[in-house]
Amino acid sequence: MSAIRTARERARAELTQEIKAAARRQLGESGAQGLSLRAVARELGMASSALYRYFPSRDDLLTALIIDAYDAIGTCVEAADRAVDTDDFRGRWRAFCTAIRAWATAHPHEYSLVYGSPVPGYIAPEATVPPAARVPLTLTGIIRDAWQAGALRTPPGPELSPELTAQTAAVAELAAPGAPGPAVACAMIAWTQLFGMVGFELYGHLKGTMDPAGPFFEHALERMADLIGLPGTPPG
Amino acid sequence: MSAIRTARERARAELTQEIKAAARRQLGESGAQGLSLRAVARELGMASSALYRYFPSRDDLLTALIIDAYDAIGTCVEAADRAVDTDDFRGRWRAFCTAIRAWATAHPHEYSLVYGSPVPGYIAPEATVPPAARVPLTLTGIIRDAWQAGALRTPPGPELSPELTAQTAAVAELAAPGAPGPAVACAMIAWTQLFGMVGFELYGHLKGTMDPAGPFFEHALERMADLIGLPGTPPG
DNA sequence: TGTACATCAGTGAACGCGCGTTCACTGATGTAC
DNA sequence: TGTACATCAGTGAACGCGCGTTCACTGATGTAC
Repeated sequence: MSAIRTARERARAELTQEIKAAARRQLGESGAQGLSLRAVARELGMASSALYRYFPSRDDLLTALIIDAYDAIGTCVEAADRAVDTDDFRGRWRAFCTAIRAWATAHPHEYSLVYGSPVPGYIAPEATVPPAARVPLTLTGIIRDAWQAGALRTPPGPELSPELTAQTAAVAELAAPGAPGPAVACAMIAWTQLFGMVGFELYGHLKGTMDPAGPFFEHALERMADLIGLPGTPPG
Repeated sequence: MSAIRTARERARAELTQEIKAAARRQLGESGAQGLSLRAVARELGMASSALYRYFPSRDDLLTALIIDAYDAIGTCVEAADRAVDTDDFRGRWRAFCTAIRAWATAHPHEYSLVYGSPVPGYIAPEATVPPAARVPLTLTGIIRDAWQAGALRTPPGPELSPELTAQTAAVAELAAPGAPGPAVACAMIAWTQLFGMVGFELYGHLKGTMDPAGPFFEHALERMADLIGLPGTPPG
């Protein structure tokens, strides 16, 4: 009764991984939409019908890849966050951003799979939600800790509208209890800025202007930390 | 010798538009990668081979759609910018953001075509560059005018690194002569924030948090205007 | 204005390809006695 | 420990489909004299 019991089960687990690995490799060549069971089977030297012992359909394989991708970037970001002093909130934000960009650059096709345009006709099942939440939860964890430590100094801004007040309050309640609405709003601005910037870099929209994007990235990261109100490098 | 001379030429121009319109409709169902000449021909009730009188290949049709999309969003944003007082720089920024979001929401598949993940195997030809530049040029136009009017009050931030100084100077030189590097950098941060936010809304990453996204959008827009240093609503 | 010719739009069959999925099967691995 | 049976992995053929592109063709439109 060990975790992996029989030879059959071991082989099954291994081959499942190999199938996903081959599929992942193919994402780069043909994209999520072009992902082909037959091509995967060909790469693995087996009959295409054999794959149906492992995944009931093409879309299920795609779902597995999506979950794996969310888990991979989630694990990566969580590890980066843990590697920094819990009290160094700006450092954690830097680590968060840097981890996202590094992972996206290293795995552009898996990044596109989860953060790029959706695959037409494919509807992600509920099972993708928890892995997808790991990245935003890491971010709100930083905000929560900074708030609880009394270190959050979000610069004043316009008042939030009633709807936005309600939305930020709901987010705060389940992720950063007590954190003020404006700070949560700023965190979400920074969050979208980060992914906008990374996507633009990846998809070539910074070509000819902020290219290479490293310096711009570093600068934006600090400006967003200032916006959120994370302590550290003074904003002046 | 009129602009459109013969009946043949008129028919050709019309059918070219109809082909692109049908192809555009199909983007929604099957995405850019799934765009099929045969399906377009079917929708138009003609033989698939007939399309080759209009576009030499599937990729050329795709290129035409991409150029059209960039031109459509460019035209839309330019019109929105012109509709506001030239001296109302914050108003122009608001109009810019709102136009982008409205267009993206109204044409999600064309938006994805140009701002989403790239189509595997497709390489955009040089001809897409000028239409693609219309949107960023509209933004830099606002920055340029605000700077020339002496109205740009970019809040102090950390110094730019030498590389970023060079990059922002190069951007300023061809789009907003004389504008200070930090202001240009802030404009690019705001630019990427805007597209990150719009993309996240469109692709469902704001579901369950900032959903509906309108209030968050309005707020982010003002915070970014503050970041750039556009005059108007005081940031406090 | 009328005729002869050139140009062009559109057809339909064909080539050669790839796809997801099903199904009856063989043979190896695992289980119960 | 050995045997009989059940489970499961993997095969290969087949179904029915769609794709981009080419090609020889017909017939309509446009042009030059």
